[in-house]
Amino acid sequence: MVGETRSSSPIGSEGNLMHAYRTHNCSQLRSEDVGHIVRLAGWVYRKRDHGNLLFVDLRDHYGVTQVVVDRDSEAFAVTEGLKLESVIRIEGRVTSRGAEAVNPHLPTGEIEVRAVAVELLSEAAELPLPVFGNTDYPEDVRLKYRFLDLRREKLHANMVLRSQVIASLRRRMIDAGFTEFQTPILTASSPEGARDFLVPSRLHHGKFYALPQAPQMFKQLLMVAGFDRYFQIAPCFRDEDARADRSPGEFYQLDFEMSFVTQEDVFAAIEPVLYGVFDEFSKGRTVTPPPFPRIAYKDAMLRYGSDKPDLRNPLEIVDVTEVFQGGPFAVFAKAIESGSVVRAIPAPKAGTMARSFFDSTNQWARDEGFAGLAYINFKGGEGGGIAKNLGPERVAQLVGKMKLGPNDGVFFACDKPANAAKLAGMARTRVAQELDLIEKNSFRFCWIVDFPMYEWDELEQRVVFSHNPFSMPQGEMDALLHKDPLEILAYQYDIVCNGIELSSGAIRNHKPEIMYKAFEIAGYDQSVVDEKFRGMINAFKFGAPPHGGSAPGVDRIVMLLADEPNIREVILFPMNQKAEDLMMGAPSNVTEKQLRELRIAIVGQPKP
RNA sequence: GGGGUCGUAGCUCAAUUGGUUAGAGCACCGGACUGUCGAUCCGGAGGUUGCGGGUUCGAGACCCGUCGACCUCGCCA
Repeated sequence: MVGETRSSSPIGSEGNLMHAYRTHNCSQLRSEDVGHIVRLAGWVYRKRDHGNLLFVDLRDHYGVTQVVVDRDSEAFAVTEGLKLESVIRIEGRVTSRGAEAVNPHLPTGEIEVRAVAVELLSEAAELPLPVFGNTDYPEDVRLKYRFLDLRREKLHANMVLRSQVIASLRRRMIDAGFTEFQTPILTASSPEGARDFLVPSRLHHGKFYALPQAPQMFKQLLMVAGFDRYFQIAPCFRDEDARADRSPGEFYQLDFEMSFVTQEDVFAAIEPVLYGVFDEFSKGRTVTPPPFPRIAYKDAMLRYGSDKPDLRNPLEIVDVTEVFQGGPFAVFAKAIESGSVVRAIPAPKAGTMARSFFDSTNQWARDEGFAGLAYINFKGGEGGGIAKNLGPERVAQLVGKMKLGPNDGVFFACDKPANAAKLAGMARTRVAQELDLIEKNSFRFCWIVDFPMYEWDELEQRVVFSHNPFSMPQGEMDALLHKDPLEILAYQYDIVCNGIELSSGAIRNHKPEIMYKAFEIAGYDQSVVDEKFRGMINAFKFGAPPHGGSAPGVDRIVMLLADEPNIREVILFPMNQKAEDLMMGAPSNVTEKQLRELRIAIVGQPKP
């Protein structure tokens, strides 16, 4: 078990005892080594005490080797007193295990080392967190003793996987002609997007640096500087609240940008990289081969009720507004008159399931804050639920439109378009989970394309950028001048895998006059653009190539490959949900002297 | 900031649903055992049931408050 996921040894196998701590690592010895005197070092993983015979499972990064000490050995006394997770060095002879004593679960299971000397290098206190076994432990204990947690098999393997994935991404990007550059960490705050992490300036009273939310403007400047294809495993910082798939504070992206490209060129460049790295670490899971399906944002919202659809889920939502429009089912017919739509979620072969399945799904929708989910359950072609209210003609129309089988079920979400899509999307996921329809052991990629450039902000009652303000609007200046802003699409795209948004990207707006116009529509005048995006807008006045790129999230890629539901499982030293590092004690107070130098005063009474 | 779940030994969990002295496994300490690999067997120590208040003859359980963790909404161009 241990050792299989870990890389092989860097240590020579000559068996000489020149090295102070070890001649071999703990995953290295085999039957061929029987008879050699060896030296090993590592942690006491398990100890089995038979009174006159002791077994120690000695563990290091590479694996586990069984060490045996019997009563006659001078090493017996010290070994007997060893505590778990203490660090020891042992010296002894490699011996063959008897046929009945071979451990087939261990790469080193055919041998063991009979210790003649055991030295305690570092004693371990009683553990707050057992290293052996696969039990789950509370997050706060795990984070506080992260170094112990990282010794554990699963987490240790995850971090090795992470390193291998990053190495693979780097190699594939370089092979594809990209050049890696480092962009600044201390930079300027930007008005759009997430909340910035600010860093006070000592030399400039009252001014602040910001940590980059992404190297967005720098990578575009690299294109203006003529580097053609850039990438970076880029640290990004956003002061937003955490989620299971969103680390608070900081995360990494495979940030890349390309010159003289269309949207399709960007897709063609990154698809083989993502396919390649997912295939490399798939462990038998299937991966969507390039080209990945392209789905327009509008279609995604209609068919999947989400702009990050999980294509492992075979269910598709159908708009059935016309089936209900002006019909006898008054609740829906009335709602449609005032602008609602009806979206139907099929539940294949669920018609014969207990009524509780339908009722509990309806109750779930209500608990989620929606009006509820109406349903029809077909049994041998006979419709229950709201079928009677709807009448046979319209039911037949529905069956035809959705190609429903004689024992299928179907749910209906009726609401204003945005809410109906959201509920239908959530119901699609829930129904597929309940019916166990979600494909296993696969990575299903797609592109979501044609995002709207702008959207209407109800709260502020104005047009705002819906995603990235630096995207090129489809139709360029002509569209900005002549179309309804809410109808304008952008050359903007997301990569989605198994319902997880891996990245967003865009063909950028590289023309100053279009940039000014685009910002004007969102309510920023030229001076704001000049001030806030000075570096970039200025550069665009001196010959900017058409360019575009994207930035897949590295943590999320590793999460998918490691099959971990929580992003902290693939990060070495993550912060907790409140953005605290429990091990290092961050954030922390600073000295008065530090604050004085920065001319910063703490206002109000901070919590102790 | 809102909502949800949870909080019992160092760790994982239990406590017949309000009833005697809060139990078990792992870890720890002591003892037995020469072939285990989650070793086994015997014994020991370990608890302000997160904290504060309330209801009750009686609270780990019920109520109120509070603290903390996680999940989630808002937020994340």
